[in-house]
Amino acid sequence: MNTRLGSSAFLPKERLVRIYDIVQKEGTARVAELAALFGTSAMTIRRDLTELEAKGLVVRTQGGVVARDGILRDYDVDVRQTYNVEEKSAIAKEAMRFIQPGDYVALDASTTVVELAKHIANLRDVTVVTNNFMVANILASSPVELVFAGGYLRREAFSTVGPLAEHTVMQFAFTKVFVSGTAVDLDAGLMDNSPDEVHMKQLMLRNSKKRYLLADSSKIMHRGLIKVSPLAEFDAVVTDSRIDPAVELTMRKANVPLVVAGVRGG
Amino acid sequence: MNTRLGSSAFLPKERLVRIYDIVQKEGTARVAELAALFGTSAMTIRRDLTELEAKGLVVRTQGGVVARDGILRDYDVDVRQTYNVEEKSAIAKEAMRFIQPGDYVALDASTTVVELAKHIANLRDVTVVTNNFMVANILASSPVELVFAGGYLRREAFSTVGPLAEHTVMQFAFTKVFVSGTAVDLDAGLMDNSPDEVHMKQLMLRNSKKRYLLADSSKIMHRGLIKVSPLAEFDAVVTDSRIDPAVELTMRKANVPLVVAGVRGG
DNA sequence: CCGTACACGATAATATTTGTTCGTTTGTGT
DNA sequence: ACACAAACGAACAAATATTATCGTGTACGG
Repeated sequence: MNTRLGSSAFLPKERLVRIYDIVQKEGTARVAELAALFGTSAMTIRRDLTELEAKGLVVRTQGGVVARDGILRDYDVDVRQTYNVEEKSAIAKEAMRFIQPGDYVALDASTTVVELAKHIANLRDVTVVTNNFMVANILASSPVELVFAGGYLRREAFSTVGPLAEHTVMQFAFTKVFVSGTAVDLDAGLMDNSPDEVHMKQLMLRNSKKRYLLADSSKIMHRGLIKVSPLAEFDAVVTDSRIDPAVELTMRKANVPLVVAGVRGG
Repeated sequence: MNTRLGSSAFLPKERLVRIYDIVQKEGTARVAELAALFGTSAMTIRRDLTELEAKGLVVRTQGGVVARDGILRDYDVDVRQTYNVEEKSAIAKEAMRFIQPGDYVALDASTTVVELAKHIANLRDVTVVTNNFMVANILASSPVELVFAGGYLRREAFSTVGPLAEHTVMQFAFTKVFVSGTAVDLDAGLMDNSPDEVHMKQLMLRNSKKRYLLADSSKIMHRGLIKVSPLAEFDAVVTDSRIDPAVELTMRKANVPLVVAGVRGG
């Protein structure tokens, strides 16, 4: 074997920086691949990766590294988030077809749009404005241009509300907005229980060209405390296939632009 | 002092400029290659590189240098995060005595204030305003009233900047502000490398009754790119016990309100 | 002409980086 | 649950880089 000790084609720090680059870009990197790329032994790469991990830049795994996940620690899993995850995921997947490159997207403080954010994280050339900390967390480690609407922290939903958050939202002319809420009723429309959140949602809706409602079937035909917006205002209402067929028919007859997403991703 | 405009073919430090150009263009440069290129010994090149590094133009590594721009700058920021943790923790502990119930506290986007936030999380009846995502994360699960200054996400420091963030900060009359930066110099004061962050820090300082600088000893007597604020503006400058005694004396003579925190939990 | 200052080169001691070996840990398939 | 293979990390050895120190030559001012 050719044992070139002490010198290699790359400077030590140069290698570190380039590995970091690769991980940032690709999401992951393998020890064997990096060793081949830089023409070093696997041991050298391992030492590099250990160093990068010590600095908190990457997360070590068996065989390689992955990019460090979002900037925020894992939130206490919200109760709502554990319910109907499959449905919300299907809805998010379906809703992705409404997003195109160049869009300015507003995302509200609902748990459903968190699922949507996971998909948006893979896009490029999209700007997202949100008051949702969990969405910000997901998109912080993505190529998406992100604007966070600051304001008072509302711990119930890990979101920011109040005049400052509203001021931020009012600066933008969105092309698309995705909102959810606690209940959807044919007469009352979208409803929610937090006055602050309602105001934010309304501002987002008012400033957007296209409006999309994401509502899993468990919310439909229930009532909440405060009206957000009538269903007629939305360009699409995305729900899941567990929706009661009778309810679905009623809504279609009322000209609600319903889109039903299959729970089994399709 | 060096007034030798003699008749030699090159100015005394022509080499330095040429080396810097190469590094800027190539990203890296090796000692051996440079020695061959200029027809000098490796020793001479090393002296040149040491000089360039002292000026903050390049980063030295075994075998050569790498450029200081782009990737490496972010890399350095992240490196700082894990270095001097003990010092930063001691500084944060010491700084806690400046915070009283009822305070409106501004925290900037430095890593040092993250340590401070960990302590603040145990307080009640304190309002915190910050553009630092990591601070927001820590305080989200605390009884502290939290306002997050929204705006464009700056991924290098996990912070928000820009007009929106600035607008938020300007709404408040803080009682205390805690900031840090990349370097602290007796003449130039606090310095940083990001224009956006500098602006945020300055707004926070301007809108606060009391101002505190948190700077671990590794930052003192170094220089950065942009001036944030002279040291005379601060009500206290908290550093750690690893500060050079001579430097400490110099600063005290210059009437800098220095507070030295013991690294071993005081 | 001489002494000082300065840049440069040379050498030896020291530090850093890297590859290899080998026992241990981790992940995976049966 | 078990065995097997891949990956890992500690320890050592080898190659190179760096630092400290000294000596040389040249330019400059008196």
